[in-house]
Order: sequence, then structure tokens, then C-alpha cells
Amino acid sequence: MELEHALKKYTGYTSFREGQEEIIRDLVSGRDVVAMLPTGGGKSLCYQLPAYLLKGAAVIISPLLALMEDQVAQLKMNGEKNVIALNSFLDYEEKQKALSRLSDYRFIFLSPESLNSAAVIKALKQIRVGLLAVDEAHCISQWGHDFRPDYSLIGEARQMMNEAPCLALTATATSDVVSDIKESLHIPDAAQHLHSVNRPNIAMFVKEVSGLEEKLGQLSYYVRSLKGPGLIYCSGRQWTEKLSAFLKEKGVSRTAYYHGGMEKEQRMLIQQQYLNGQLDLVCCTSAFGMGVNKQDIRYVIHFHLAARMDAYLQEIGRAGRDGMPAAAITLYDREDIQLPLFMIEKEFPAEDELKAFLSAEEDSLSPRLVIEETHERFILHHLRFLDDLTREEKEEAIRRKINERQQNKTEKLMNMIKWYSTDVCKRTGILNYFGEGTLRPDFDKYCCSSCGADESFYFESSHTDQHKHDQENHWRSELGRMFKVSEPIVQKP
DNA sequence: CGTTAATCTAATACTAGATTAACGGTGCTGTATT
Repeated sequence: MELEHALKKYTGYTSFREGQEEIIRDLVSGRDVVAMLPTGGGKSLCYQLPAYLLKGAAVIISPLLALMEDQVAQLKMNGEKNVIALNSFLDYEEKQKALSRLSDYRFIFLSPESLNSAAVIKALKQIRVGLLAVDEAHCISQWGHDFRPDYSLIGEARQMMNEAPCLALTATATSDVVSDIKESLHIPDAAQHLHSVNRPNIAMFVKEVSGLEEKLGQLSYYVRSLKGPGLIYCSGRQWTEKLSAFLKEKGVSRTAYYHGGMEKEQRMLIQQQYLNGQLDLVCCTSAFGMGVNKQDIRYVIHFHLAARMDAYLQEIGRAGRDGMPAAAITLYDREDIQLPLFMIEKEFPAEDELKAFLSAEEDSLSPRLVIEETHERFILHHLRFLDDLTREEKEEAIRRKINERQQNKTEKLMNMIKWYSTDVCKRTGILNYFGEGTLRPDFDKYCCSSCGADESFYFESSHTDQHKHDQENHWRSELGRMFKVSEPIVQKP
């Protein structure tokens, strides 16, 4: 009906992809929406079309500069000129100019940090905002509490946007992440368009190892056996470099590493080569992922464990986006828990550090005490809400916040450890953890290591092409059955 | 807490072994006012 007409008029598409129409319909009728769409499932259309149908500009919050630039380029390519990304790529003059004629733009891209800057707030107050979209909205839950606190302030900023409908978009929203998002954005009554977190075509294997030597042995075995392309997640930057060198030595060429400490151009190059199929394998930290839209990743190996279930799901979820079988393998060493435990400790200011910082802060003459950037930001962020308190009260309040966050993170880590250690079906474990029902048990063969799935099914086949062909056909029929079961949408009780 | 790189020491001439220090993830960002 009229939505399809608008779709054709503004984008040239003739029909919606699954899930898009309901989301857009809700937004256009003024409702807030939390939506989950698989990557590559046409997420950007969900804010682009409403931007044309609603009065006013669409403000889109994006976590990475690279993602912002991609979106801007895409819109411009489609002939939309009234697009701007208000970020640090603009110099002072360009930014002033853009802010002074902000009402000319239909699409305004912002990082949560820019959204919080005084100049941007002032300019936004003077225009009409028709839609607020938060892309990769799981970042609110993942980063908003500590690493990038500005993510937790989007809800406040929303108040100056004349109650424009709010769209939170993500590819993996577990139920606790969804409630976190709704609370943070102050959209308790948002319509939810969610799918199950289950990915039936990804088989999960947890392989217990003991010691580095055995782990490296297993890694080299799997990388040489599995059908690629693949991805290896590890916990440190140095590890990514070491593993890629190690694997090259073992004869796996076309391997590269990727982490947040590399030059931007180098990062882009690796990502691009991987996307183009010029690389078979990338050893990476958690920096690699968002914006990587590759359909045919066949396996993800965790060389180190993931500290949280939602992070784990996101990382393995990069495999098998084409719907074809893929494998997620964790090389689990009990000793590995020490590193994430330590990270949780180190991420927040220590007690004496907090004390010293606050007393230096109180004395306006002394220069600000130099502490780690993330620690400082955490303290300053929480100080914003504690203006009228004495120093002791402030200290106490922030200490409580730190404890709260550390407990929360430790608890999530422990749940993960339980999941790694148990013999119960891995898939059932995940679904139960997120309050979804248990799965029908007839995919055992392709389910997980606990169900006795056969890892060799994911190996590079040495069979003839005919065999390969048979196997793929076999998979198609099998998948048909699977997706029937993966349809149901998560309901809030 | 565990791994790795850097420095030290001992007994003897260049290297082996021991002790210590450093490091460990994710990314955005100008700013006060007439």
C-alpha cells in the first residue's frame, strides 16, 4: 500500500525485506521501536525511509567514524545531498557552517560524544528533529556504563528532540541488552521487533585444552582443516600478531592480523582485503567486527574466551551470514579466566586512585591528577550527577558505582565460565540464559560439541565435487527444517 | 594472574640462567561568552 509506494519513490526498491515494513510502520505512526535485524538485512532502510516520511531531520547516532562515513557515502550515492556527519573530520570552520545551517539537512550523523557537545545541543534545539535512530544500539549496554559513558546520555538528549520517535537498531539483542537499551533511552513502551538469538546454521564447539602448547597445536590443526574463510579472536594485540606469524609459519598463507592499535589505513586495508576474499584468515581483537559485512565466513575460533555471552554471540554471529553451515570453536583453558578477571579489576580506578583524584580535583589550584583516561572519564562522568555532595559522599557514591559495575561484569563472566564447563547442550544453555524456550532436539548432528556434533563436517572437503554437491543439497533441505523452528520472535513476558 | 621482553649476574670471556619490569580491549573528542 502507501508505504510500498513511498519505498519505490524514495529508494527505488520495489518491496521490503523481511522485518523492515513493520518497523517503519511503527515509526511513521509515532511509536518508539527496538529492532533487531541481521547485518546486511537492510538496517539502514529502517531509518532512511521514515526520514522522508516524517517531518524534520533524522538524527542518527553511530559508534564508529568509519560507519558514519560509509552511511553518508551510501546516501550521497543514492542522490541525497542533505547529509552531514558532524564529527572530528570537520575542521572548526566547516563545523560552524554546518551547525548554522543545520535545518537544511535531512540526515545528521553523530557520535554519542558529539551529541553531547554544547554547540551541537544548541544547534539541535533550534531545528525540528523527526526521528532519532541509534545504530548498533547494543553499544548502549556494552559501553554506556563505563568505556563510553556518553552512550548513557542519549536518553537525556532525546528530550530536546520534541518527542521524535526513537529507533534502536542492532543485529544481536539479547533480552537483557534490550531492557538495558529501553531503560537508557527512556522508551519503556517501545514496540519490539526481535528475533531469536539462535543461529541454527552455526555449530558450537568447546574444546578443552591445557596449556599454551596444546592450544597452539589445536589451533594449527583446526586452521589447516577447517574450510575458510575464518576469524580468530584473541584477547591481546600482541597475540593477534603472534598467531598470524605462527600460522603463516605453519603454511597458512593469506593471513593477517587486526587490532585497535594499528593505523587507520592499515585497518581499512586488512578489512577490505578480507571482504574481497584476498585473505583467508584474520587474527583479531574485539576491535574487528562492526561494519564487517562479509557473508561467507565459515568459522570463528576463540583462542581466548569471551567474557560475556552477548559479546560471544556477536563474535560467532559474524560467521555463516549466508545461511550456510559454519562452525564456532572455543579453545578453552581453565586458566584463561585470569585475564578477563584482571581486566575487570583494571578497567576501573582503584580505591586510592579515586581518593587521590578527588582530593586533587577539590583543590582548584592543583593541576588535575593524571590517571588513565578511561578511569578519569568514569569518575568525571559520575561526578556530573553528584554536584551538591561533600567529597566523602562523592567518593562513597563513585566507589559504589565501581563495585556495582565490577560485580555485574564478574557475574557475567562467571555465567560464561559455567557455560564453557558444562556438558549440557550449548545452544540450550544460551537460549535458556536469555529466557527463550528450549530447542527441539533433532539437529544434534549440527548443534554443538555437547550434542556430539561432528567437527569434520566443517573441514575442507577432500571429497569429489559430486560429494560436495550432495552435501550442499543435503544442507538445503536440512536448513529448511531448521528455519521453521528459528522463526518465533522473542516475547516479553 | 600469566606471558614476554629487558636487564642482571655468575663465572669466565660469550652464554646460560635468574630476576625484574612491563603489559594486557573496545573509540570518541574544543572551548568559556557577548
